[in-house]
Amino acid sequence: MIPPSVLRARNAMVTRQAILDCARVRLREEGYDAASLREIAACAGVDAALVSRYFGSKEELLLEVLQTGGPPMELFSGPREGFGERVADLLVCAPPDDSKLDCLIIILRSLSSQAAAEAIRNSSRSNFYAPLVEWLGGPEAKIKATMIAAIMKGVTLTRFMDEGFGFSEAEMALFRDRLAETLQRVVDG
Amino acid sequence: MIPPSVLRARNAMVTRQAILDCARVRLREEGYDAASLREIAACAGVDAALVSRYFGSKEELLLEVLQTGGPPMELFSGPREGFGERVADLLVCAPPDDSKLDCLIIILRSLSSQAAAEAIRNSSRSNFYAPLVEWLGGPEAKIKATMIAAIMKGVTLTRFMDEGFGFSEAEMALFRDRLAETLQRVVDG
DNA sequence: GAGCCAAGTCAACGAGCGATGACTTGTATA
DNA sequence: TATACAAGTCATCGCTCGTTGACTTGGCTC
Repeated sequence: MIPPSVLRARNAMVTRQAILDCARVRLREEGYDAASLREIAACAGVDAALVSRYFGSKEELLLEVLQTGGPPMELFSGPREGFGERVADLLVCAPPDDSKLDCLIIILRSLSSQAAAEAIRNSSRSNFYAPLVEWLGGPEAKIKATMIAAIMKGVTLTRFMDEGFGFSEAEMALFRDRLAETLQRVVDG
Repeated sequence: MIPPSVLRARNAMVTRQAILDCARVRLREEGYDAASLREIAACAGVDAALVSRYFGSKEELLLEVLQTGGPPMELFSGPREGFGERVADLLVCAPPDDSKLDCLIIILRSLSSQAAAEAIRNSSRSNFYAPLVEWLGGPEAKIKATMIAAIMKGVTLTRFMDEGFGFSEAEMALFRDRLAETLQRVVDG
């Protein structure tokens, strides 16, 4: 698109970060298979060969995006009361490009990719499931964590794959409240 | 793989159905983008060109699979009591290749495909959301249907993308019960 | 048994993909 | 200012995909 020299000096670190940022956006919007290296490179204003050079392979690029673009960990560290509210608010009301959602959306949009399957599974496990189990604690932690993660995935999937819920503002608020209640009930047992 | 003449006479209707069956399996296992026409054709014992010939295009093949392979409609027609139990039992305990899950799994595995996006959205809407809204009725039908559909998708996604829940038999039963309660509470408001 | 027409195959197309290695360009240092 | 080396580009490889049109094959009819 635009020659990189116009936008930035020849600085490997800066360019690398630009590629990483573009990769996160493209992966979030299109998923692993559909987001091509050429497209990511064009978005960052470099040649596709440079992406392979810096990150080794497309899969390693994905891994780095998933590692650096952290998930909403703070959700799983606060007090138990208000958990449902916090999560529901993020999933339903946060702006679509909120970086806290990046990791989750990339995972959902890349589900069908065989090439990325292992990376996606690992990220899902280490970024969501494991911290959630630890935060919950108790005998039914695994069951509760699975339920909460499933609901979070399902709601996010509905929001971003169907391009919004198709709700009025009032319905949106009501849905958020119902979701908050449902999640909180799972947490509280 | 195997020349079709060995398996069946030259019968267009039979061959067509064989392709349709194989397409359903491959689409369920791999999603729209990853399931190639060559692979589907090989599974049915014919040449890939025949698939294009019979169905026009890959997308039309998907449409026919989604239309003929019905979703678990009966879930949305029974009495309200026991709804949670019925759904939870299907999603958690049904064998992985239960045809009642085909449509849902194909949708989930094809989410990231741009080519199939519209077909997937339409199928999701007409096969799940719309009948669910109608079955629920009442003022909060849309909110409830969205919540239930989201939970169903999330649980199915967790089960089939992560290759099972990773539960013991006891945990599985407990998870099914908790899921049934959660769903029933949404239905009952 | 001959011939016709549908059923099915085969070869090839154009496009897009990730990756590679040789090449060019800019910049910091001497 | 000359030069060395990193930063970035370019051409190209091999592969797979969906689709197309010309071809071959087999079964039913007369």
